Amino acid sequence: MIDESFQTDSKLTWHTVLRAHLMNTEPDSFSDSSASAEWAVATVASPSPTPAFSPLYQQIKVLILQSLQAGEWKPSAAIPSEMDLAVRFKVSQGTVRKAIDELAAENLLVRRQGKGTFVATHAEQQVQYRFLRLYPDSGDLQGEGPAQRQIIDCKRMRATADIAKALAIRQGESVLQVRRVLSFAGVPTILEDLWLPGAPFKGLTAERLRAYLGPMYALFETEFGVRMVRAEEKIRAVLPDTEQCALLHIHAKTPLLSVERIAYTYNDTPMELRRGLYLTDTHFYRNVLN
Amino acid sequence: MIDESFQTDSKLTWHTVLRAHLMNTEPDSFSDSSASAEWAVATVASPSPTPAFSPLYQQIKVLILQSLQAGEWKPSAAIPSEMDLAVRFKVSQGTVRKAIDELAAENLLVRRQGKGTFVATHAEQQVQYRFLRLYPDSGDLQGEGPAQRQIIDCKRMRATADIAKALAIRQGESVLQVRRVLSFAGVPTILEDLWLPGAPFKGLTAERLRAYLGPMYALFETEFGVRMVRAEEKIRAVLPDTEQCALLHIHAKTPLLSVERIAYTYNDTPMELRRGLYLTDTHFYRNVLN
DNA sequence: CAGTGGTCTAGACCACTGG
DNA sequence: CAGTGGTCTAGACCACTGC
Repeated sequence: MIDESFQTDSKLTWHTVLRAHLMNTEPDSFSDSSASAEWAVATVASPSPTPAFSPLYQQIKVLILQSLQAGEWKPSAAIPSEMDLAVRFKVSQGTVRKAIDELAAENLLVRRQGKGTFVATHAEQQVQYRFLRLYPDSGDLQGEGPAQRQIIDCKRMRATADIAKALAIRQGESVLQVRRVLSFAGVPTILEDLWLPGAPFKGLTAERLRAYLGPMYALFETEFGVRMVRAEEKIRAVLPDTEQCALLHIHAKTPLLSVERIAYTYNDTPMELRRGLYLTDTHFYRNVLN
Repeated sequence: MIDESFQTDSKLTWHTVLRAHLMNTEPDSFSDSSASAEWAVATVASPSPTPAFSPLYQQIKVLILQSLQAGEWKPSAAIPSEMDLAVRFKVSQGTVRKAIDELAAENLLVRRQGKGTFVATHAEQQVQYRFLRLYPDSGDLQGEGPAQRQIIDCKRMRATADIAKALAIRQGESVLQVRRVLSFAGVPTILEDLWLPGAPFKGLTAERLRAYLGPMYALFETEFGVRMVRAEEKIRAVLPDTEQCALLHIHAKTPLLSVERIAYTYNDTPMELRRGLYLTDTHFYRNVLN
């Protein structure tokens, strides 16, 4: 009997958000029979085909993620201490710790011993461009200095089929297109077009892009509340067309790296499609494989 | 006094391989004064400028790494259970666990719940080529079928300056050069040259390469005891020369991805330099950014 | 069923930061 | 010095595998 009640409670772990597990908990925390009844209803109401046991720390992780997404803690600000969160979620510090560990591994949070845990941000970062994998042959990132940015264009348009697919929106919906050139030591090196869904980026203009110092993703964060969290790139070798030749000051026989990036916010929601052309005669794209 | 002895012992943590920390340990484990004297000598003998406190689980990690490197546990074999290792290293299971966690995150070990922890291998892996980031446009990895491999050449030569530098050997030392072509669905897609240090790969011939089914890195593992653990790639866009055109069945205006890879074994020792040319009209190089 | 990895807790102490 | 994250332990129980 007792064993069976254990079973029942245990199975509820992944239904009720928290505290439906037993472990070293006193039995009296389950003395409220009405609560038990409620859970039973919930269980019947959602007959998951695959129970898919989810450990407590994963549930905590989701809760923290929701707070991040809801803007409860702003980028670069500190989140509550592990102890505070443990009290808030009614779990042990170790469980909160494991949840935060994973979020830190995904670069959503940054831990600083003795100081606290902070919301990661594209601004105030040591590396100017977190997602840019292009490095100078010299290897001297500093000696090259910061990139010169030139906004060529910023206009509203309707999503073509491929853009709509990449951004998970409907074809014909309004999107923003930006074209710019990045130069290193005065040499035009990157030409990129990027497309943003119109709604979240309402009010973005070439002027605001030009006025903003720092990475574009930092502007997205501070001005539009959109945090890019992850990205995927497809890379090819291509030859430029005449317009691209003019913008990059190269001739038509110069092979270029074509880098198509889709950047995602929370919940794997795509929020940017970027198509870049990289000149690789003095730079290279670097990747590490584990 | 007591406080000071604590200090002393604590500082030794990173000198003595294990058990120099206190925590919940009984004081009697330090009753052997001769051992203490030995430690003191060790401390004087190696006056590290930066003490660089190293936690226990990092030391365990190094020990496990050494066992892997020494071949105590072969690829695809199970290592001892967490409890066994905890007893062996005289630490708690949790500490062993954290060490293994990191090694698993680095793809050196593979955990399988209910079965054990296993030494990672390039053979018997779901993905044929662990370090290859080229995918077909169709996205259908299976539909494409396995790659056809054609060994063009396998010869001994002397390391040029750049090859020597990449392999961390001296210029003029003996290296093995292999050239091969990979085809997908009958279409030549990858042309690669690779250079291996002569000593560890003594006896490698074109015949053995041709005879071996499965990834080349798996052959390196089973036949030469060299396990590639990590790699770095530098990617550029280039145009082929006439010889490359012939081997890949393309014309001279076809831009190609130039992928230079250095693969490392344990201890960040480079063991392979590979220069590949990828045809990207029906395939793309994929990268994920976090 | 025993053995393995996986989760969770509670409590102690260490290392680091800043007032 | 208090507060934060980081390490370590001991012990309990859960989920999964295979005999």
